Formats: sequence, C-alpha cells, structure tokens
Amino acid sequence: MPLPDRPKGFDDLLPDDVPRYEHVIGSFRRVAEAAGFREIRTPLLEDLGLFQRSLGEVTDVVQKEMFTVPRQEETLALRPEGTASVVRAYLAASLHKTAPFQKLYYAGPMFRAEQPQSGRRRQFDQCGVEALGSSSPLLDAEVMAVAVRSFEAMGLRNVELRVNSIGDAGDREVFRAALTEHMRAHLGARCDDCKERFTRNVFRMLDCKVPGCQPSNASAPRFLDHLGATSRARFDATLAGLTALGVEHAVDHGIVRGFDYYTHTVFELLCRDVGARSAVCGGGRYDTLISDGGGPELGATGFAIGVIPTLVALEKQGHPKAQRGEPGIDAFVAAVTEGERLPAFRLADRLRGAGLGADCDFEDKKLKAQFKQADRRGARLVVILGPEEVANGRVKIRDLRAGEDLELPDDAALPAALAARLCAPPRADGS
RNA sequence: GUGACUGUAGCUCAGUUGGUUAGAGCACCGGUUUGUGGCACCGGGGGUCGGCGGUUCAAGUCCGCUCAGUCACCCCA
Repeated sequence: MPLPDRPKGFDDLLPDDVPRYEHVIGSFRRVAEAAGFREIRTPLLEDLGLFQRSLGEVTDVVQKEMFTVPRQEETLALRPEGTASVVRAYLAASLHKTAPFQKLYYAGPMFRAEQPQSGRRRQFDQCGVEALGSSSPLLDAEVMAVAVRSFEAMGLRNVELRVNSIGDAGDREVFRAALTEHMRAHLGARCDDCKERFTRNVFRMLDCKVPGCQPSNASAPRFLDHLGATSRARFDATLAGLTALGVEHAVDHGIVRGFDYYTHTVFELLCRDVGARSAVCGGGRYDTLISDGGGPELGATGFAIGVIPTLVALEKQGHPKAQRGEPGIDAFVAAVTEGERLPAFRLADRLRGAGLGADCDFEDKKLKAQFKQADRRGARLVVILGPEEVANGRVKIRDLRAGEDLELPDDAALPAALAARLCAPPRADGS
C-alpha cells in the first residue's frame, strides 16, 4: 500500500539538499554573530491572536494564509513569520525590564497556506535579526548592513538595497489622505487589481507593475515629502549611517511593507537575475509593537531573509554551493569474504573512535562493488580485510587518491596511522 | 481564489498521419578482471504510458472528466 502524498507546498530535504540550506543559514549566522546578535528559538506554534494583533487583521497572511490548530479552548497557529514571536518572548521574559537592549537572531521554518510556485512553499525557512529596545537610526543602518553582508558571505551577486521611510502613525495618516486623493482622481486609468487595492490598501498601488499604472504612480505624492521634521531627520540619519558603513543603497518610494507593524525605515533587498519576485530579504523598524504588546515605549528594527528565494537566486547564478553535493567519509573497510564481515564491522568502529569518518558494507556486496561504493562515498582510503590479513593480524590499504597500495599491522596504532595518511597529500611518492 | 502549461523507467526525455513484444541517455546490477574504484566495452533488471470513462477493428497518440505537478497573477519574506 502506498503511503499518502506529502502535503502540497511541503518539501522533503534529502541529504543532497541540506548543505545548500546550511550554506545560506550558516553564512547569515556568522555575519549576525559577528555583529553581536545572539540566537533565540521560539515555538513554531503560537496563539492565533498573537499574529492577528501583530501583523494586522486585514492582511492576507492573517485572513487566508494561516495554518490553524484548534485545541480545546484555544486556537493555535503555525507561525507565518518570526518577529511577532520574538517580541512576545522578549516581553514574556521581562527583558524589557532587565536588559531592554537585545540583539537577537533566529532561523527556522515558517508556514503560510499560499499557492506554491517558484521560490514559495507553504513551509519555508527564514533567517533574520531583531534589534529590540532602541530607536537609534544607526541601528537601522546596522541591520541593513548585516543583511547585505550576509548575502556577500553567501556569494550572491547583484543584490541591491532599496530603502524608504513610512514615518510614524501620524505621518502615515497625512500621507494616506494625500495618496487617496491622488489615486481617486486617477482611478479610471488604473488596472482592476488597483481598483481593488484602492479600498483594501492604497499604499500597495505604489508598487503595481502594470505599465498603464506607472504614470499615475510617477506623479503620486511621496512618503518622504509627507514626513514630519523628526521622521525626516531620522531617515537622513539612517541613510548617513549606511553611507558611513559604505553600504550601497537606493531610496525607493515604492517600497511598502505588508505588515501593519512597520514604522519609519522599511527596506528590501532585491536580486536581479531572479524572475517573478526578486526580493530575497525584507525588513524595517517597528516602534510600536513592543508597547502594543503591553511593554514600554521601546523601538525595534529587524529583517528576515527568505532562504528559498535566496537559493533560487544562487542557483540562477550557478553558485557552486547551490549545487547538490555529498559530504562523504574518510575510509571504507572492505571485507573480502563473508568471514571478514564482523572484523570489518569492528574495525570501522575503531576508526570512528579515532575521529575518522568510516563505514563498511551492509549489503553483502562483492569486493569490487565495495570499492565502487567507497569511491562513490568519497572515501580516500579502502581498508581491506581478507582471510590472510585476519590470520596475520595485518590489513591492506588502498589509497584511492594516490592510487597506491600498502600493508600495515592491525594494531592499536592503526587508526592513528590512517588519520595521519589522510592529512598527507595524495602524492606520497616524491618524499 | 484566478489563469496557462505539463504528466511515458529512479532521473532527463524521444515516441513520426492512431497500427505488432513502448525506446534512448544517465543511474542501478552483473561481466570482461574467480581479492582492488574512477575510464572503456558487453550484458541485465526495471514501465498499471497519472487515473477513470469514451470514440475506433486498433489509443502512449484523438475526445471528456478527474487527480497531481509546474509557472504566473492576487498577496508576500
């Protein structure tokens, strides 16, 4: 009987796939830790209300993309993003009282019940940072720099940073009024989706890609022109921070984030070379989320990297680390006849004890097939145990790289001798 | 939720106006080498042609339905 299919949009990562993910997440992790961020791990399930309040009731993610889990009195939800949980954990641990300034990072799976397509799955990994407890504009610059440097560390080229400011709540209302007025006047010329967006979320009209909508976007009022003096000064200070760090950036009036919690700085990292959706990272400041959650008036800023879109981009650029690979072992212990199975089994274990990656045959393969297996597994050494070797207390070794054979006594020093040989260059003849 | 496209071996695909036992490359197993990998040559196993129904003397091929996948839109890291 066949087992059920895996759910739509959920992937199996086979051993050949895992190193690619490790490359992206590992690169990010090293950059974040170097900048003083420490890892936090929060539950994959949270109370549904956490996301409804943090992301905004009317967002698509909350309205139709949540995986919910009814459980007695409460309704839990698989997290669709990372920020809400980090803020909840920060408050739950009273960090705002004991050590209000925290630089945290996370990496892990998120879930959204979307229609899967290239670079978008229902379970997907995100890695990101959250710097909580400070409103410093320099922190926005630092967070953006960490994002940019993470992609540099991964080896992804053609990444561009686009920055904008959406001000505080007051600025946003002023701007919303101005934008609504402008768009109402041009509504007839807009696409059907934009007519929908006009009532749902006017700001979204700004990043519509339909050609016919471009003229009325170009003439539209700009967020930056409607910022109050302090908001404007904040933004300038952030840009100055980026310049000080030598981080290239472009102001983009069309950057509008999807969640309600954003304030002031918002940004995206785009990678040309990627198709439909080119964003590999997005983030911004969220100065009211901590106080909305019952905490003090403390600012915060952060970003999240989409691991899958990043992998898609790396693959398109032909990055070697984006290819599939097999890690492999150091040594393979081959048994010539059935009688050496158990000795080979034991020897492999002894080699492991000396820190070598070692394995032996479990499929009753013939010697030739065991060699083939050793080669495929990336083993440099094949240790051969046959009736003669076992009788004499010796082993034969074949160095697959160097292509030479030797024989050694099977004593306590054997594992160390093999380990030493692994360190030597493949060509052992010249010395 | 909307639209387009694609389902043939483990993988990538071919299959001519419907016409005998459905093919190739890679991978796998074996042999050439009765205790030595990679390369080469030879051989072998492996397919309900996504599923159901219809047209026909005859369907992988044509028609309908269905399922699955992919890509794009909406939305969004």
